Amino acid sequence: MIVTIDRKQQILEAATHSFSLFGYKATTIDQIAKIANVGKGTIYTFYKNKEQLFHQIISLLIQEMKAAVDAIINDDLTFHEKADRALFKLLEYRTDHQLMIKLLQEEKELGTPAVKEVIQSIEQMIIDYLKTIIQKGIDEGEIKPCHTELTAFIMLKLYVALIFDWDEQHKPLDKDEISALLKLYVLDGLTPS
Amino acid sequence: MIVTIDRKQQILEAATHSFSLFGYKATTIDQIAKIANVGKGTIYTFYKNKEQLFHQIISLLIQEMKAAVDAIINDDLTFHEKADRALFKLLEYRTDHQLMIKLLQEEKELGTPAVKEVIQSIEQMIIDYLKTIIQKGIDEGEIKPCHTELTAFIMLKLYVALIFDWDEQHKPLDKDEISALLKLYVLDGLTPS
DNA sequence: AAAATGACCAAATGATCAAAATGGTCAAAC
DNA sequence: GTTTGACCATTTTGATCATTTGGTCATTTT
Repeated sequence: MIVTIDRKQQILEAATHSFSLFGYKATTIDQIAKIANVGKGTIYTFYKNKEQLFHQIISLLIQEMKAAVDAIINDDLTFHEKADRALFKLLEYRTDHQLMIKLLQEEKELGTPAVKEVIQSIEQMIIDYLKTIIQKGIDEGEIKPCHTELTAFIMLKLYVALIFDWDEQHKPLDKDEISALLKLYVLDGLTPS
Repeated sequence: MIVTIDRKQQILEAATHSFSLFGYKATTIDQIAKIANVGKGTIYTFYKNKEQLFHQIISLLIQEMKAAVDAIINDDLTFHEKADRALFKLLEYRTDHQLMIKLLQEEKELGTPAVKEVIQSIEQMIIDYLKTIIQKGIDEGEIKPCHTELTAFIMLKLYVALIFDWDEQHKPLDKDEISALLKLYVLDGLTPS
């Protein structure tokens, strides 16, 4: 029994390692089996196929991401602080997390369907997380009532644009500038008081 | 002389037609020459190469787009009305203008460098146009002083997200809803009054 | 003389298809 | 009951060859 759990863990680690290094498509089951020191057939006793194994890994990544945000947020913070911290931490994975980096690259360059799907599910997790923050903000009277999913969607797009797209043509913005821009555009608005 | 001008015009029309139908890469100079009823060499007496001809066509498109916005905007309108109308008209090209549609598709599917470049230049035109509207808004005291390029960039990203990305997972938003969202998020802000 | 042309060329692209690699299976080994 | 790797059908790769392409320029047309 101990051995079984260990084997599963070995496979998971080997697959994560290989996906991080070569991406989804370029990682072969043989490769994973070899790295995990396990027969190829063994992998199929734990996972129906390559895609299920992939989904399991992403599911763990999503859990980890949520936990990472939970660790730096609490309900004493203002709406603005919570939203800013959550977005920053979650988007940080795009620049710092090897697997995430590789998957984004693969989506752009190869368009692998399984990868597109998985990235979509990660984005949805981010939106769902933001939705809870937004709903609390509404309940506390910190922000106006609004369509939570739509607001979450816009905030995510805004941060992605500021962190990743703006840099393509301009000098990068730092954390504090981006945080201030969220406040300026989404919270306060451009209308003079 | 009349003949020369006519020839140039024929080439331009033939090329525009072919680019609109097949995209940049899949359009051949032979094809353009044939449609224009012109020898292949003739094209090269007017344009240095395929890319210059392409640039000329895009330059005309950009002129046309600016004129289209000029026609529906005047300085009596509020900042919000001007920004909304300009963004809508300019982004309408993405759904209604055959050449624009084909180029966006080619960029996504083939990533043709010349096409990327050209799309970038169209986006920059949009941002430049918005910048003038924003600057006027600041001068008139309609909106707070702000970084005009950055504000234009954000407004463009917001509209693109609302018009094109939101639909992928949700029921499309109509013109008025999008206009109201620009007001809510960027002008008024979410902070309760 | 000036403008227009299309045969021509080097380079890029596409088609072909045999060999290699891949995801997944399953009878045998443990 | 687990684990395994030889095995299979299918997909992917890459070497090779044929076609097409952007661009030139000597010749023809006006």
